[in-house]
Amino acid sequence: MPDMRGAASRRGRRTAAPTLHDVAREAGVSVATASRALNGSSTRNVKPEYISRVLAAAERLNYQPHLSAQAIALGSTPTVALVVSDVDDPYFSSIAAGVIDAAVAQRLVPTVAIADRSPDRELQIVRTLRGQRPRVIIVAGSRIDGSGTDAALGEELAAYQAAGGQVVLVSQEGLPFPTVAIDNAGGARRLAIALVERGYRRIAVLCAAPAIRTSRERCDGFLAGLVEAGAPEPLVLQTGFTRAGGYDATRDLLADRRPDVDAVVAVNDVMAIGAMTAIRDAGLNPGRDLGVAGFDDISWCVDLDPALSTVAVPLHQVGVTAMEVALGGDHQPRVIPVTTTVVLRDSTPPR
Amino acid sequence: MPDMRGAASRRGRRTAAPTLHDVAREAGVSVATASRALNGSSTRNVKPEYISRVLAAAERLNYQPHLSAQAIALGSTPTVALVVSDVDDPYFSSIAAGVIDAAVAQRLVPTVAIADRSPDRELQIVRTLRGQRPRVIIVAGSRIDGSGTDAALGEELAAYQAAGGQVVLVSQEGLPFPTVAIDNAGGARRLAIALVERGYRRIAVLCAAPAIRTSRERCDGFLAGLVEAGAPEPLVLQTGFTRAGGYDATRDLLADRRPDVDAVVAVNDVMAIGAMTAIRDAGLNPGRDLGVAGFDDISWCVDLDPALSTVAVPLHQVGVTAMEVALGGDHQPRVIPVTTTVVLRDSTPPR
DNA sequence: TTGTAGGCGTTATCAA
DNA sequence: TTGATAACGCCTACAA
Repeated sequence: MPDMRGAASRRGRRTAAPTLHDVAREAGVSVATASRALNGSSTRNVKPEYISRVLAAAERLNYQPHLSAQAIALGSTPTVALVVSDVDDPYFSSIAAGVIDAAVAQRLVPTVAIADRSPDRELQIVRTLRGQRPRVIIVAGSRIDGSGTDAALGEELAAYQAAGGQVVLVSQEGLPFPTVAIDNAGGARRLAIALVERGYRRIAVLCAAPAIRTSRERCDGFLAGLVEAGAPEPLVLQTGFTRAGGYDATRDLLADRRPDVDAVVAVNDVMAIGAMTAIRDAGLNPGRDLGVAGFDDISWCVDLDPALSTVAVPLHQVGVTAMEVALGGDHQPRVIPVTTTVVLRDSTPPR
Repeated sequence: MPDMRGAASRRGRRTAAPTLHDVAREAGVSVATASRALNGSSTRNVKPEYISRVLAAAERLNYQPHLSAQAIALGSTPTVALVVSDVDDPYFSSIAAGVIDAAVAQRLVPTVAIADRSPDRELQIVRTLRGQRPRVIIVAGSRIDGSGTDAALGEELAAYQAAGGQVVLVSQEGLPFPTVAIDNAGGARRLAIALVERGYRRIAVLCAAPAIRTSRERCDGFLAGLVEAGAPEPLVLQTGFTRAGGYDATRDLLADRRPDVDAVVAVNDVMAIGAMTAIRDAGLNPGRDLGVAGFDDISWCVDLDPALSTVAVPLHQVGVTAMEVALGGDHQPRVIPVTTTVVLRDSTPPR
């Protein structure tokens, strides 16, 4: 009785992808031999002629091993799951690019999920992600305190880790996992000092809700730097963590025609970009009339006019580092610091 | 003899994720019943009490079904594979965001691969992607003519499609698959006419290598529009399809101090942004001294000073459309057109 | 060196 | 309605 297994014979026509059975039959060997011939591991114990026969058969059939089947046989998927808040934001897309590059370099398949800046969504994503049994889960959302999902998220990640997965967090200390921590506070502090040195005194700080960790750290760091530099208390404005937030807050600020502000500092670059546009829309000149600074050093900073002063964060490198930490295999909760650098450009000329 | 199956009992300790067996045992039912209770499909034929018992057990064990196992049992993965050239480019990240949003809305798992603007890499990616057995493969790279990989890519995709997969291409007509085609030529043509109407005559066009389809279409369309509007032949400069390309070409152009140019038009926005910066670095004033226009209408356009004139492409929508086409299930090669709109801003004031 | 057979976690079929 | 059990495609002891 002929072997009726394999995709080609099984179903009616040329449908369904060829399986290892098909390749084996085509090559005239057993599945075991075919398997050995294909995945280099124990290749050396296979007769060379068979190897080439199997390879030729695979080539002829255009065979590709079924990753899910391999995953289930081997017990894990060569997959890296990345959770970001928003791919369309340069902050996250740069980190994502770093993670993806590093993952691909390790022959891992990167998967991207977007939490849309919602902790609930993030939790839900991590939950379903566990079903994929990825080797690594990297969460690069913006941790939000007091959202009530933190404990649940921690539990979910702990369960995943207990099952052998690797968890790495980006910039959201507080959960007991390896965390790539961007030096937000330090960078902001140094920026404050640098601005005071350039003569700025009456500063408006644009930050997001204090529950957003990244924003709070940057804001607090900046205030501390101001104190340290002996500058007067700044005006702190709370708004959205987006370009629109920066625009709106600045527009409102300028509508008041407050004369007592000589610079607007935002907790990230996209907010600062919004602020610059608002300043222009108010008939003022960013840089000349009002200093502007941001945080992140996204690539557009140098293309703005004036070029945006900011605190450089090696975003791509952060992504790469996260992957390296994940692949390091150490589950111990710890903080991997990433340093930041003040970059003063024309948006904050000496005053 | 007790049932020794299930992850918890199988391996030594609390390692390994709980399996359906564990849940079934915990709930005191068979795997079959547990399976039925968990995936709503034939839920109605399961005794309500069992359903709740299974659900409770799953909850208690923090169970997540193994997607690969489901994939292999069901014969397909709830996965969408997206191939882009570069996530860190707003053009692609916006399309990616659209695809991802639409995929998630259909409870599909999006996967992103980056071809890094290399046709070879793109081919290799599609090859390995087939191993994932995704339901859909969307290729949104920049098709490059004459790269020699086109035929191979077509074959690979055809094999995938023959095995039941759905292929959708974005903006790279020529391969026999459903293609979401951005109206590059038309938009560029209308932009040319609009610029001539505003008084521009001596235009420098910044385009990429003609092999890059998108660039060529936009360039050709623009030239056609110029002819149609009766404008003199433009100066066509070939450079990289990136911000750096736009910067370099414009810097070189201006180094020649060519007086006979009143506008620089680039085949995409990031190149135009580079051009604006180069114009400034040359001591000139973009908009006032030299008109500048791009293509795509990425979100930063309005934050530049002057705001960048461009041709709007509904990038996010392109991604969503690609997913819709894929889910439509029609394998017939065809073109799904996406219209583009000229948006004139301050970078091209009437002259 | 090769092949046989059992297992991976799930779903679906078929009796009971 | 429920429970064995056979797939699904692959890998890997173990035996030949």
